Amino acid sequence: MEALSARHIKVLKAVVEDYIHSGEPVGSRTLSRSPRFQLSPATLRNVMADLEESGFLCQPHTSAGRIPTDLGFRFYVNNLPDFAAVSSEARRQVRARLEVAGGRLEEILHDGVLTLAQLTPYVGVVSLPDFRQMIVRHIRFVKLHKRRTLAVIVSVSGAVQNVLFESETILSQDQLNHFSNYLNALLGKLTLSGIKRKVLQEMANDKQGYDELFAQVLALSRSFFAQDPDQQSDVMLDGKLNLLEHPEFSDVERMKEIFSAFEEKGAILKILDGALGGEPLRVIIGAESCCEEMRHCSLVTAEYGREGRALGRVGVIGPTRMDYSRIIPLVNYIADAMSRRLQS
Amino acid sequence: MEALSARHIKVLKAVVEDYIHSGEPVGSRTLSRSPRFQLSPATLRNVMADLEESGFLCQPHTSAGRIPTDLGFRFYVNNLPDFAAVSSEARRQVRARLEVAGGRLEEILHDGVLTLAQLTPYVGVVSLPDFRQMIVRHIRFVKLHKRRTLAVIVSVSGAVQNVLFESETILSQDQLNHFSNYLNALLGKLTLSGIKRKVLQEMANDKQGYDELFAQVLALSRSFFAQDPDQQSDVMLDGKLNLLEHPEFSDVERMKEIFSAFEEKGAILKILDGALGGEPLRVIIGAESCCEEMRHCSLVTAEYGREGRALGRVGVIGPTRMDYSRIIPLVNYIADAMSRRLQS
DNA sequence: GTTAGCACTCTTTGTTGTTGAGTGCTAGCT
DNA sequence: AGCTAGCACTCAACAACAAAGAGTGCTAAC
Repeated sequence: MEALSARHIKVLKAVVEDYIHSGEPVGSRTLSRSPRFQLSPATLRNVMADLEESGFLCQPHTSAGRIPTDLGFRFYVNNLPDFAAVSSEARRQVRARLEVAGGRLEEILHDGVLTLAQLTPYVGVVSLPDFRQMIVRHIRFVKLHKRRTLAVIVSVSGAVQNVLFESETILSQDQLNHFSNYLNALLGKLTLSGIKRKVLQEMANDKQGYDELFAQVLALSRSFFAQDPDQQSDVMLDGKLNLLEHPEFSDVERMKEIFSAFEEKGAILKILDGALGGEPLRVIIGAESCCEEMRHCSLVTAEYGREGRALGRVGVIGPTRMDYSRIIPLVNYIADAMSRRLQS
Repeated sequence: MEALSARHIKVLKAVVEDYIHSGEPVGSRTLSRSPRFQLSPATLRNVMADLEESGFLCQPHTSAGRIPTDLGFRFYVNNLPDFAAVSSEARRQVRARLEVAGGRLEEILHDGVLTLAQLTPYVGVVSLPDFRQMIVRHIRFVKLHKRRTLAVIVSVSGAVQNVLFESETILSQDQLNHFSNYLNALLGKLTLSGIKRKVLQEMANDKQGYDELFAQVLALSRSFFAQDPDQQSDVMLDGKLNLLEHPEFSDVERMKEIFSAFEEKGAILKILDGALGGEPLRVIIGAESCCEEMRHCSLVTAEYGREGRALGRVGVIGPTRMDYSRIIPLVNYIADAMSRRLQS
């Protein structure tokens, strides 16, 4: 496989773009009709044969045109100089939905995927932050019944999480309030796991010198953390129906695959957050996701966060034949809007 | 349309059962081979022609066998004397999943739909109770930021709901605790709407004779209720993928319809809870749901509740060609198990 | 290096029988 | 009167086949 000449690149790009818009294998004839080539079909055929040998194109069968392979799309995306500007319609929708003040974290994320699902013919997806990695603003305890206790945890970004647990001893609501106050006073800029680590450390020290109150708070915290809020992170999807409009998914078997991947959210999450804190924008094409069921899909995702801390990723899932030049800027735009709103 | 003779009924039943198991239109020949008829195909044809005229059967096209209409299924279900016993496998699964103690409301409901989705080739569905109609055990207020306040409401059945609202004045967490205690002491067996009504009534009286505390609690409650937790009820679905296994949904168009109905949960909810407090068990066949997208689906649902109060409905959604004799007892069985677990 | 021409391949589409399941109707049997 | 055998008819499904069309690779000439 030798280096690609300028012409090879130009042809590859033309094939990819034509295929993205038509969905049909593109042949040398079609291509030569395009005004951007002054070449005959035969010449293009030679070039395309080279590109096929290098693994950028393939044929569904002899005597059909070429379609880009994952590698072909990858090359296209990596060398994509001309992103489409975010449309005014998109800006309008983002303004209406995302450039408003406040809202709980879940609402903001939901607005994000909803907007993506409406602006694109693909599935909007967002990973919820791992709650244990979020900075805690408050913890409050609510007595439910005997030792049954509810912890309400509020993060600085406005996420609220309830965790049910059993305390070691029966405590009154007043005591719980007392503990809450004490704990909240201690809270610096700590994440839930940070607090857990600290509490366990203190327990390990096992000094008898603690005042009574601190010891009790520690005991309560321990029962609380034993319960380990395993409601780890999660993903939100919206617009699954959009996919059904694409001819590549009119095959029921293929549909089943994708939808089973959607049902199994863990897999999506893994693909999404696999490299959280890595690149702000990420494009995963077809088999690159290493997820069997998603081998016909691409993901375009961007990081969103708060005060420079990445919280999760937001983006779209669609067929590998995706309009990357439009989607990439759009996903970026929406991730930015979400991050800005989280700041407020 | 005259009354059906015993033979007509017997034939209708046979057609329905055959169709439920084969999925193919059933012809007179097939039927006459069954040992339960000593009749020739010709005779059966006459009977079936009658049944078609009466609207219980229809033909996809001339020269095909007959399939039951919605009306045919309806007659079958209404006159179904022999329910299949709940299988031992089903009992085992229910024991493992539902006959355990406690759990939050959402968990219990989730376990219910999950079990249904696993035991049947259909979609498990449950309607979450309207929170406003649930009896409140606790209300606690948590100060978030300035006037931004979080109300944590716990129902007797263990559901927890967070409602964000803005208080009229800036209050300290201690004050909020105070108010919480006061309010909780007042709480009898009231639903959230009941409390709301009561609060508004008291406000209307507008006596100046209230002690300071009560007046403040009222003010807080008013801001809270102004926010009207419109997170009304909702539905949970599980096992959507199951539907894809049925030949009747291998048609992409049909699939799209159903899945768009699933996306639009409001519609499902309306069908489900349309007659809450009505029949404990309910079978809705095809077009009976009055939901265009669901005209090829049936729902079998049963009420679940706590201490005799209906909270919602649980059941399955599947093709009209559903194994009613097995599903009806199973749905009943699971609804019972859920209600029992909610008691604990 | 580029192109025209040509033979070839392979999908798609349409046509045309053929088969088989199932029907309705009629006449005859019990 | 009710049931059944027989018969002609309908229609979907299937397979075989032909024709069309798009596209290819290769070769020879420009």
